[in-house]
Amino acid sequence: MLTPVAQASRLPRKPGFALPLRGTLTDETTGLGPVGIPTSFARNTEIYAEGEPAGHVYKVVSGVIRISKLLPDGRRQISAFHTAGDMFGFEVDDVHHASAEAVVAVKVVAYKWQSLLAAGAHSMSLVRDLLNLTMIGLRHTQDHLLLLGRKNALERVAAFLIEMAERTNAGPVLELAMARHDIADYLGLTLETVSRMFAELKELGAIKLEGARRVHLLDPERLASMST
Amino acid sequence: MLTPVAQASRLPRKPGFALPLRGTLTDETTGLGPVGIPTSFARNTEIYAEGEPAGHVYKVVSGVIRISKLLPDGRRQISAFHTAGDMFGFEVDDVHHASAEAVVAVKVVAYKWQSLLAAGAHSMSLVRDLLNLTMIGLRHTQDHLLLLGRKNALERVAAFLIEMAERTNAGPVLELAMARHDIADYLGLTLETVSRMFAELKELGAIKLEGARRVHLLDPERLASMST
DNA sequence: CGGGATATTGACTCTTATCAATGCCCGTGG
DNA sequence: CCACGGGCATTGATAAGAGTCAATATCCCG
Repeated sequence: MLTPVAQASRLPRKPGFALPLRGTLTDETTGLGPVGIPTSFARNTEIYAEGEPAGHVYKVVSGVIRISKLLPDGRRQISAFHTAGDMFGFEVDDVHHASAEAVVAVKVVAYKWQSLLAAGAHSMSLVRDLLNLTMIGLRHTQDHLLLLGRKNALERVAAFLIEMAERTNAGPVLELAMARHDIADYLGLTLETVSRMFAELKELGAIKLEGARRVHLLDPERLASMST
Repeated sequence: MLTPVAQASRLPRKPGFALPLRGTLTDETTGLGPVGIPTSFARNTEIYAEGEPAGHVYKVVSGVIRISKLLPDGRRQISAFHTAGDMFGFEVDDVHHASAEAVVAVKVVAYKWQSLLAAGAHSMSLVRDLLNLTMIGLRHTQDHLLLLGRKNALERVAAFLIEMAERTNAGPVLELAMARHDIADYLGLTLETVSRMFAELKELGAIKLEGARRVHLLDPERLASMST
């Protein structure tokens, strides 16, 4: 597990913190001053596990992480992927109720939750930021409920591609950081079905694949309309 | 839609506000003084709709409400049911991204969001409460993701009964406020499948039905274990 | 260049959805 | 108080979508 924060060291100022309310917690707004050395995690390693005591929240500096929950028999549901600027690890009580793992090599900065709250005592805006971040997470999760509860396989995969494209608001070429298995566990499908839906989208001329991970969105409009 | 708050009138002090962090916002903690006359809504009427401007949050005084989202073709996903003491209607921006409707006749109290935040400026604990309520909602929603993404029909229905039993922490007899259709839209199933799973749980000796709405939980332990 | 992990594709199964018929409450009015 | 009617719920037969199992194929990565 991640060792607590503390050291003096400035995390490198990154561009791309401008997305609405993502990454609001800068060194300045926390009032915490230096927040700690970014910690690195290798691909597929655990940042924290379900059931573990929770004392920190984290901000992704680089890479991609996944938040997931397991059933006793191993069935897994990924509730979110987080990328640079995103914060994760918020918990009501002192226990993590989901686990966080690195999808690819990542760097994250840890904030002591108690310190944030203490800092919040002097800074209304900090607590407001935490509230906003949590509400954004809630909205995303509720949208995902609709996907899992009511959308078919093709719609789910189309929605996934749109979501990933939006978050890396780059051009029409999308680099997927995660394997089919992770996509499947995010969308509540099997990896075979995900693969078939990619094939179908290709058939339909909505996407083009260049290897398994590079996806050209040939017709984002149509893709969006398919994600109903 | 609901008309804004304001009037002098004390809402009746109800017992049962003791559940951890449900209904933390009392007249006292808000510092708002009298918060308004509870507003009534008849069964199946709308409290607010998806897309509508959001300016209030609500606390259920009595009855049950459902939060839902619709796809253009009418498919519906219910993300939560709320009962006495629960708060709902939190939004990041100024638009409701889901709708709220009365499942049975309900009374709710509306709080102006801006007033809460203004009051929060003097009361750290109020904002903390809002944060906690939101995090609790987030946790519930993530648990529900696991259900929708990875559990089979029988597990979903068993989990539903357990959830409902826990929240009305009464004895072994459960009064369901909602119709099969609502249960189905909460669990991501059809009403027929829900009905069949009730039948199967009956077969298995886990429950007994007395009419469609009254459920005896004959073996809550087993039911819980079936909800994996 | 080789090999292991990852992905695709195929054949078949199984769960749940769909369509349809019947049954059961419960409230209303005669 | 009883009968009727309409919404709900149950049950059945069948279909469809996604899962499972299995056999390649492809892609990285060393």
